[in-house]
Amino acid sequence: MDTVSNHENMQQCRDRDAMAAKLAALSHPARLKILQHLAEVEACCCKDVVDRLHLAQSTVSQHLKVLVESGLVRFTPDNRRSRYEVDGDEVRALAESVNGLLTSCCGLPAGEDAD
Amino acid sequence: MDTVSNHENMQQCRDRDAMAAKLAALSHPARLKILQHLAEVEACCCKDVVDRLHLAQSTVSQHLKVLVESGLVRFTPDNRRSRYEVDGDEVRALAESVNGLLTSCCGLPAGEDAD
DNA sequence: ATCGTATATCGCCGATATACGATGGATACC
DNA sequence: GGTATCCATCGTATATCGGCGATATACGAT
Repeated sequence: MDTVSNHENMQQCRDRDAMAAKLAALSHPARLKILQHLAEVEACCCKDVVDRLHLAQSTVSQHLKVLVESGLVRFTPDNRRSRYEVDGDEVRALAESVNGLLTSCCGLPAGEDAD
Repeated sequence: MDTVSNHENMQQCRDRDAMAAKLAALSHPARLKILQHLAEVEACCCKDVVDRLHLAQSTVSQHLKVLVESGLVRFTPDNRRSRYEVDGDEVRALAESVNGLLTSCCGLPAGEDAD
């Protein structure tokens, strides 16, 4: 079983890793708040976020970095201010993935397919 | 701003904390895998999971505990074997919450309005 | 050139997460 | 009784996280 069906397993594994990584980026209240704020204001710089959260600038910068590295937030190094904005496509894709996984975990009255 | 709208802020804050906590429970590949397995087999004991993941029994037990504490998995101390099963209501509720939040964050595909 | 602002990064720490083996309790089976 | 199995928990080691202050960098304004 370790020998044959490795392709699918590997792929599933990667998917899980990828999803887990993105969920990890969302698993902190501050980052959820930042994401919501970014969505509300379209795009903003680091200081805007600092002014809204009760966190040091360095901490906010870290959280923003985590969000950017997760791919859910896009970063444009504007001249002086930075520009952070939600990556709608990424977020939408994640929403679908999460929805799919969770739905397959809770619904599925009877005969189901699973991935 | 600190004086008036505290109720909503507190509530939002709690919601965020709660969601972040549940997402944290899902932010590990092993736990995602466990959740999927639990969904597939309806319910199972710890050893079943151990046999399927390449992890020590104690580690699996820990992951199961995290899932149970998050509320997404229910635990019934059967006589000898433990019984773990997905809590469909909880998972469904989380799916809705996540979907709501992410959808409100990703620009809403075809220009509909948020909540 | 100097100052002020905005930002990222570094160094540090306490806290938490992850993994394992070992232990002991409970239950089943002989 | 004795033995095997299942499981949770403890102890331990390591890695990562989350937060902050301090510092470096970049740039506009004076």
